[in-house]
Order: sequence, then structure tokens, then C-alpha cells
Amino acid sequence: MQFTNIRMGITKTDQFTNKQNSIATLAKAIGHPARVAIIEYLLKVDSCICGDIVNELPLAQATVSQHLKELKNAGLIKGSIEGNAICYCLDEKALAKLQNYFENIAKHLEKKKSKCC
Amino acid sequence: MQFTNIRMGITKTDQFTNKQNSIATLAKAIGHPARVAIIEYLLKVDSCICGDIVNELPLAQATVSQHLKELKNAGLIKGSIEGNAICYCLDEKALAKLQNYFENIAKHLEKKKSKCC
DNA sequence: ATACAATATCGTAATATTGCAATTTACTAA
DNA sequence: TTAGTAAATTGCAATATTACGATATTGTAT
Repeated sequence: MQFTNIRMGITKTDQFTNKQNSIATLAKAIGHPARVAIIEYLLKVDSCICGDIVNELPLAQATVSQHLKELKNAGLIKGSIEGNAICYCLDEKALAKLQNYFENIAKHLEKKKSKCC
Repeated sequence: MQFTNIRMGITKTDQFTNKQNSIATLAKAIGHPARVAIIEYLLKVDSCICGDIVNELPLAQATVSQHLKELKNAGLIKGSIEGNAICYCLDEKALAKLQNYFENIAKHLEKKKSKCC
């Protein structure tokens, strides 16, 4: 038949709840090892990072900048200009949201204790 | 200059740790609202689901099947043949891994109480 | 065998992601 | 003003994802 859907390839965001989309957006942002590494680095240094993120990663400057942008868009990190560099740090609220979400799931699973499979 | 890198567009998995890749894989699988909806449905019904997942989602059967495959590949769900249907349920270990990961992050952030930004 | 069901796979179109060189932007320092 | 540094943006190539119709597969009835 070969009819062509104009929306082919686009995620059907409007068919799901805001909460589902919100969790998916956060998870998607974490869904790349470079971005996991960035998050872990920001966590490790125990303060904001001004400048040396690029040197920490095995990727080109343009690529790192792109990953930082995605983390920022998802709301996982915040960045503020600090002289000649940019100061990045983790957004507690976004990470708390994920922590809550998975804790809730874990609790539910604990209660039901896999009745099958 | 326009030189062509044969590996352009491929994630540089080998440049990151196993743990980082593992978390990224799990997060990526959750990074789509349809897959979040599937996980929440499996959680809600409080037992394995044999058959009615397709009817629960606003997507074509082929699309749902594809999403289930991705969740399975990531290790988030398990499926076993149950007569004429397939019985799906959540994998506790994978979800516990995520729960642990974010709990750890939350604890670290709690301690440091954002010294900047 | 035949018909029916549920699920998987194939093929394909549209869009998104990943990565980097080159360039631009924005600030610092001399 | 000029040079230097840090980060963002642009442009593009390669690959991945999303979605669905069509078809194949697998198991259950009759």
C-alpha cells in the first residue's frame, strides 16, 4: 500500500501523560555514557566546575558542548557565566525527581515480590 | 577540510567505564514515554501481564512490539511464552540498580548542599 | 488441515542523535 | 586595540530511533 505518514519517526508525545514525558526526558538525557560521565564528574568534585569539563572527557570540545546543552535542556544541570569560563553544577531537584521515581518503583516491587516469571 | 570519519555518528562506548555504559543503557531504554508507560502498567497490575499491553498503548502493534524488545534488550523486563500470549514482567534487579544509583547521587548532593550556582 | 489469535520481523519513511572541523561569540589580558 | 582563551554555534556525515503497514511466525482451537 505504501501510504506515507507525515509524522513518521516522531515520538507521539501528546499521547502520554506529562509525568511520563517528564521522566522520559530526564532518562533520555542520562542515556549516553558521556552524559553519565559528566554527571559523575560534577558529583565528584563536590562543587561547581568552571572550565575543565572538556579536558575530562575523551571527546572533542564541540561534542562535549553539545552534551552539556542536552543536560541543560533536560534540566539536569545549571550553568552560569563566571568570568572567562562557565560554571556548571547539578540540579538537585531534577535528580531528586528521578530518585523518587525509582524508589517508588522499588517499593512497589518489594511489596509484590514477583508473583510470576 | 572535509575529511570523513568512518565512525561518525557512533557513540564512543569504549571510552567510558562499564558502569557508565550500563547506567546509560538502562536510562536510554526508559527515555521514551511509551516505555515509561509500559513500565508503569506492569507495575500497576501487580502481576505479570499476558497479552493486553498492545491495547493499553496508543501505538500500533508493531511499534509496541519494538518498544518491548528494547526494554527486554536493556534487561528491564522479562518475557516468557504462556500459551498463546507472552507473559511480561519487570526485572527487579535492573530497577534496583537504577534506584541505587540515584539514591547515591541524592545522598552526595544532600551532603554538599550546593556550594554555588 | 484450517481458521484464528497474538506476537515478531521486515521494509521503509521520517526524524533524531552522535561526532567533529571550522567558525563565531564573549570575555581576559597585554 | 590586539592577541589569546573558553565555550557556543554551524554545517555536515554517519548512524540510530520512531512509527507503521505488510507479512511471517507460533500456538490454539475446531
